[in-house]
Amino acid sequence: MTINLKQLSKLLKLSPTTVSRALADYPDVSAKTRARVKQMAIQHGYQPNPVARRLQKGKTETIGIVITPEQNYFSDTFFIDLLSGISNQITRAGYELILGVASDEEHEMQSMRRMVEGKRVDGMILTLIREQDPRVGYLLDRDFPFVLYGRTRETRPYAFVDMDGKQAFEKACTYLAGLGHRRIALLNGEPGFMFPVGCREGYESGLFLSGLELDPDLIREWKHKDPSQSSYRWTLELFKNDNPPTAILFQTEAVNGIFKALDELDLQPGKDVALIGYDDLEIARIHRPSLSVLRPQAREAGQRVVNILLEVIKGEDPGKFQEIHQVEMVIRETSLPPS
Amino acid sequence: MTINLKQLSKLLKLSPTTVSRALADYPDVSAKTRARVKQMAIQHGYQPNPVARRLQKGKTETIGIVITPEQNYFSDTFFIDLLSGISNQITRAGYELILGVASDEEHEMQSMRRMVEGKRVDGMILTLIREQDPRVGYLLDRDFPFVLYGRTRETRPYAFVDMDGKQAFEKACTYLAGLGHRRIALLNGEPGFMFPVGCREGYESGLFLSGLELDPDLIREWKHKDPSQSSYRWTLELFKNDNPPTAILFQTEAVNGIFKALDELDLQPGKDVALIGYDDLEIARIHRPSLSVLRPQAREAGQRVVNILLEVIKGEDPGKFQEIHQVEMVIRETSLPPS
DNA sequence: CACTTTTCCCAAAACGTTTTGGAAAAAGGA
DNA sequence: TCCTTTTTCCAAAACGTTTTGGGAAAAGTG
Repeated sequence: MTINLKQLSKLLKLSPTTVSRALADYPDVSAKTRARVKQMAIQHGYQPNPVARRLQKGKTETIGIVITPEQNYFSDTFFIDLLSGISNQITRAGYELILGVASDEEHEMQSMRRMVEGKRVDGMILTLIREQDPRVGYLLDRDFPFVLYGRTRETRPYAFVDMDGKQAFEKACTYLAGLGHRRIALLNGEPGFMFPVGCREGYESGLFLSGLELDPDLIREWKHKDPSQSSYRWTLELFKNDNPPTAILFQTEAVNGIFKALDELDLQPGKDVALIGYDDLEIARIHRPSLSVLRPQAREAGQRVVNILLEVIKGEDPGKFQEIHQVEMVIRETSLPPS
Repeated sequence: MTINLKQLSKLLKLSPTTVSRALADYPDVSAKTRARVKQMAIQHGYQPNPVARRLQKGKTETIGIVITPEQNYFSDTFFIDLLSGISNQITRAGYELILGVASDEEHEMQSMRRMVEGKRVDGMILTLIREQDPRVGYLLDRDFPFVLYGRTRETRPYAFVDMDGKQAFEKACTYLAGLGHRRIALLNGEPGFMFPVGCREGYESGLFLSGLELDPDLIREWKHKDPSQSSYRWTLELFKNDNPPTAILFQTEAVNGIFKALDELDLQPGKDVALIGYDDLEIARIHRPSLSVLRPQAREAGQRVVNILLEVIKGEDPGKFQEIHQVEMVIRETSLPPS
């Protein structure tokens, strides 16, 4: 069951060296013995002990990620798709994914340091990036391989995969304007994080391209810790406006609060107020009317993050890997012209 | 930064042996040198290379878990609490948690086999257990350490931590009966999995204790792949009954569909139909009226799972560790007497 | 003082790989 | 045939720990 290299080589009457090299397809072992070795290896279910290999190679063949459930980000199916893409690609490369779960920013850093300074990983994947993110500086300072899912404000070059939130919100905004909407609100993510920045840029650019004025009263921000509650309150607030919005752009995460507020205001989603959410969560598809959304391809992004990280670990220049992925718009039932 | 044992021992003018033993608090090193060693170790930020340690110790100091997002289980904040408890306890023990993400049952098994047969972990944690679960047989057959969160139909002894779903549903059922409800429905989880079994037992026992008849028409099962949609349909179905229920017991995961169906039927949750859900998700607290729930202590359970697994890895008899945790009932606004 | 016990330390082996640096055997070239 | 090149294999070292099995010095005992 748990045969090792020495035993296998004894069985084959070969040296461990040759067996190792045969399995690794080195050219200095004859085709015949290579075949014989491989056959025997399969027959006995030999798999090199990863721990021994790691010690010799000086690599952990492991990459780390830290999640912070408190941020209410983890329960997002979007994140799970991302994680799924990450995990599969890591497995394909023969690597391992180790997971840290941190309750807050401090523990997040602590968990990461344990991985990095404890030589437990070859590289880190960072998500839910803040505008000023100490993790990025930390990793850059010690020249440790990492890839961001997202971006941050940092002048030194680093590798990232990001969604084009700007372009997405611009698209959604011009689409709504094209339908005739003139009062388009933005219920944006929490300041401090990076992703709402792009959303806002796209929103503003969309307004501009459509010849609409920016009205600060139509912009509000919900809280990560409590998306439903805060979006509920802010939606009510938006409609206290003398000249209320006829459409709202937002992150789908906040949809429950919006629906609830609209319900209380006796406004029908889609009919009285057009809605486009960012992220295609289950609720978006299930709800009647179904929610029009901007749909990031999270799985693909996850796979790219891993492939890039593996390159960076190999020694490639991180600055070469800066990808911004397009976001698809899915028109469903909540994006009609104003009534 | 990345000093190793040999370098540290050279600095101290001691042998690596002594340094290693000093750091591990062996009694055969004098208090004075021990202190000196520790001080120097801290000063230079020495941490033993975990890979080398693992090779020597013959242990990976790693435990594995495989999640299947398709089961729509992962997005549950309950599961995240569980994972959080697991992760923290693992870290405390100096172990690592490696994560597999599998798209279906087959990949789930495949991912686990990679960890076990590839000698990548010392033990496995299993969740979302099925009545007949091939994973359990597999691990028992090769005597590999594991702990279930949940239970399965298996006669050989194994370690598990489970929630007392039976007692919870019994409690909820008798509570509702005590309020005067006579027609209590059960919208249960998907057959094949183990947790709905306990829920049903508790439901039946609760009815019996309250002197109520079991009516098969009041029992329905939603699907994992699509909790909202299926629970929506089954709720509508329940109320086509000549003698419809005045209360529903269910897993909170299915709440969206239920709320939607009740809304369509012009029934007010809490007022016209009493509701008690199993699991305290965000939506349960946020919703108005807020949802009465049965609340499993997922974090604590996760910690216990890890502690037990560490014992089993040490060689303790798994049969000794079979824990059933009580579930708390939280009465909020949806559990009133029938109107 | 001579002997035993205790205290404190260490050299060497081991964990299971991969890599380095040959070396023997076979093949090719004159 | 003899020399060179190619092919095929391997012994030994290395990765960084921990454990094994002492051994020397110090302390206790009579």
